[in-house]
Amino acid sequence: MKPVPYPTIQRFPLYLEVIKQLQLAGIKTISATDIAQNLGFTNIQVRKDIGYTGIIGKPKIGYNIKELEKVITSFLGWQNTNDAILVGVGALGSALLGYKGFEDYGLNIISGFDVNKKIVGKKIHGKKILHIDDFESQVKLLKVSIGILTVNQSSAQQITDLMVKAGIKGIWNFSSENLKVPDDIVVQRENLSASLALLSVKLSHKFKTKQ
Amino acid sequence: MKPVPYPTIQRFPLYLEVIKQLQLAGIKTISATDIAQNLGFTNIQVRKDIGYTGIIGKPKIGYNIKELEKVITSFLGWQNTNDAILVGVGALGSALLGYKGFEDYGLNIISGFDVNKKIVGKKIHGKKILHIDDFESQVKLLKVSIGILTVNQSSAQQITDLMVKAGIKGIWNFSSENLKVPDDIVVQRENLSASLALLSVKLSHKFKTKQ
DNA sequence: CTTTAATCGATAAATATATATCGTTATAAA
DNA sequence: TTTATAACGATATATATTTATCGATTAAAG
Ligand SMILES: NC(=O)c1ccc[n+]([C@@H]2O[C@H](COP(=O)([O-])OP(=O)(O)OC[C@H]3O[C@@H](n4cnc5c(N)ncnc54)[C@H](O)[C@@H]3O)[C@@H](O)[C@H]2O)c1
Ligand SMILES: NC(=O)c1ccc[n+]([C@@H]2O[C@H](COP(=O)([O-])OP(=O)(O)OC[C@H]3O[C@@H](n4cnc5c(N)ncnc54)[C@H](O)[C@@H]3O)[C@@H](O)[C@H]2O)c1
Repeated sequence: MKPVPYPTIQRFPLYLEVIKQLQLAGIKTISATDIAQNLGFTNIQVRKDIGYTGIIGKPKIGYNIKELEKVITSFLGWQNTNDAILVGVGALGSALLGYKGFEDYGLNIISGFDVNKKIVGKKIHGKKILHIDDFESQVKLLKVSIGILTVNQSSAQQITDLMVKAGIKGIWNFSSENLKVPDDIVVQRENLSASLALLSVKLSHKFKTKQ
Repeated sequence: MKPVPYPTIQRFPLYLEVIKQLQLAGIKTISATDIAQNLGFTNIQVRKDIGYTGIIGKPKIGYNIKELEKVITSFLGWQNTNDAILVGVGALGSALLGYKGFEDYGLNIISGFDVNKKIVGKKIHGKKILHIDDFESQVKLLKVSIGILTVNQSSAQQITDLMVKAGIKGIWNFSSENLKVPDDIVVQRENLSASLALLSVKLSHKFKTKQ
């Protein structure tokens, strides 16, 4: 099997969003053209992406929308709930802890960890905040494999090491630290600066060429 | 001039991060190899990226670190402060309002806007929260061109329309709505789901192949 | 029943991006 | 001073991704 391109994987959640929306409108079938028009992509690209899931569409009709939702969700591994823990319950960490939207992505944040005595022991959005000293035992006990990292940059590597030691396999890194991890650990950087860089450059380019 | 690839633009902030770190350590020159090793890239890629800035390096030495920082920052348009406003001062919006790190990216969030009477009129992290009814006049008055969108998905398109009407040229969209905008408006989606999709797939792939 | 048009899926071509090669240059060691 | 080497920058190759082409299929219109 040929590997699925990363850009394709990143577009899948966008397709799910369109699917969700059209399903609310009562629509039963959906074509690559429908999705493409909604998102501003080419239908060829969307059709090729969908092809990776193995679903069979009907000419003139498209795909069964329920089935398409299922195969994409399944491809992403979002059909089952994946447990995660979050470290660093500050401004950003609290927002993530309380975000309901993660349910759609099969992500369930069990609890948060911090050092700050003012919040340890409390609940935020119904999630218990525990002390970082209990992190390793809790993760091992609950067999959590995903860690969300929202501590200050200065603590990021240290907490990463702790996560690895506790058995975390995937780290979603919201800090700007370049984390060092063993080969078998996956780090996904949530890179606000990269996104802002694109916005900045596109904007300045527009201003230069337009006027 | 050939356009600079988007992937290159997205890597530039990572290079700045390494530069910042090495500068703290007192280092005066930096090679493409240094940066590459820090980030796990190839030195060829880093050298090519840097080439787009036009900076001249010295064989055996690399680049003057101060100069390299300057040309990358300048390329991104981050040498001057760009004013922005934020709409939707909820959990995520508050976190972004208070985030000091944006200073490094030349981004200055002037104020926040919301409809919630409980927060309108207050200050969050020193930033005034105004009512959305005053949005258009304020934006026109202050000539802000960047808008940060952190409202509920259901209000996202409506606020986008308002931003466009008020003269906003670039929208940083944190909602999962597929925004419709005129051609001359730049929308940058901050796509948590795309990032999570990659993490999910990489993880499941690791588990499948490793064990 | 035949024709038309939309869309699929497979294959091919084009474009974009990453990696490799190579001659040159500047430093530091011999 | 000569030699060895790290790194630059330009060019070439390889890989990845997107876009185009085309025959086949199906539903709907004529
Ligand atoms: N706030 C934002 O909008 C934003 C945007 C982009 C990136 N980030 C990054 O996200 C991270 C968090 O940002 P924030 O604004 O929420 O900061 P914050 O200071 O509000 O939160 C950091 C939290 O981490 C906790 N912490 C620190 N060291 C710890 C440790 N060793 N163990 C456990 N907990 C620890 C602190 O007690 C605090 O609660 C930072 O790395 C920041 O650069 C934040
Ligand atoms: N919280 C997260 O971690 C997170 C993660 C990813 C994406 N998002 C997205 O970011 C957005 C905000 O998320 P949140 O968790 O901060 O939600 P939230 O409910 O805490 O905040 C939304 C804010 O927008 C305000 N608002 C709503 N309609 C408005 C309008 N018409 N004009 C002005 N203000 C308005 C609300 O009063 C509220 O303060 C959502 O679209 C969400 O999907 C959030």
